[in-house]
Amino acid sequence: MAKREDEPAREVLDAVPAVMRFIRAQMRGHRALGLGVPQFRTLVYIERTGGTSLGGVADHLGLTPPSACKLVDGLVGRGLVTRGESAEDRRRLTLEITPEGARAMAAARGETQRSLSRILGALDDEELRSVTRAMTALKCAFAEERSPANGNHRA
Amino acid sequence: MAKREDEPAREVLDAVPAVMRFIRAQMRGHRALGLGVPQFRTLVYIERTGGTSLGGVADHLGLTPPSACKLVDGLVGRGLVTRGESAEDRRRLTLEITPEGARAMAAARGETQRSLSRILGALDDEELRSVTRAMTALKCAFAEERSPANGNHRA
DNA sequence: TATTGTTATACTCTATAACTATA
DNA sequence: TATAGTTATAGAGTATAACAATA
Repeated sequence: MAKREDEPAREVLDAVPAVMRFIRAQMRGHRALGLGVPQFRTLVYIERTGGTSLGGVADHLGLTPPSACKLVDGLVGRGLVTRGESAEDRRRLTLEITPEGARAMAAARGETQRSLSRILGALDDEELRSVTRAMTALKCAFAEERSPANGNHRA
Repeated sequence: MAKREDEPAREVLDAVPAVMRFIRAQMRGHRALGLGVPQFRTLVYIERTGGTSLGGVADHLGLTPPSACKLVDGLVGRGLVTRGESAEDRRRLTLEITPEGARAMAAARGETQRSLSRILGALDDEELRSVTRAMTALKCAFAEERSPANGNHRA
């Protein structure tokens, strides 16, 4: 029994990996400090929250604590993030972005967005509007999937 | 100078990694033989072309030959693909999907599409139409990026 | 000499299991 | 005992560089 959301699902599975591969290549390849996508997202999150913990990063990215730990390790090792102790609870980390981190993040975002823009320039106005609407809707749908405690819905 | 494609580009960079993370988790996590996304795409391509070479896989996925080689290695090791020599040109491989490979591929696709459908079920009809249109447009735009010889446009 | 694929090596990303330190 | 984070280990996925075999 085909549902109205089946065709969109098929299309998503077809298109998203291709777009992702492009984003990844841009992120890694584009000059200077090649940031991976998860590194980039971690920087964005740490900057936005200012002083988040390791657990915060893990939750936000949907990672296990060891994965988040290694990810942050890499960023600290490259001087893009500082890892400090919290005063009240000495188990807890206080992660902050450094000026170089902020610079690297902005550079990576700019480069990647410019590359995406270049490609999207081939689309007509109606297609561009569809892309914006679709991305907004997908962000909502998949954001709600991670926040409410679950991790993978009804496991 | 902001162009009409800049906002869509920003949204793509925001939404696509989140969706991709979900797809990846479904692919890997869902029962039996957990296929990774690139493994899945490789199976799809090998089945579709029937007897493609390593270079064909590398081009299609946008990978370097060593990466494609390792990817195929894994699939051969798990009995999902056979690697034979070509009769005319003995440097060239002839890759074929096995029955188990076809089964694994179909299972992974079904599971993942069902999971995606479940999430997309939360969207209204207008949003679903936008998703379908957007994915079709993105597929075209990013497919043309890889085929015409380049790999990364004006490098 | 050019093309096809492979091996060696290395790095990122991710997970599970076992551990430490603090609460 | 429970929580925050780390270390150890392992495997997928990717790249570059150096190589082998074939054309």
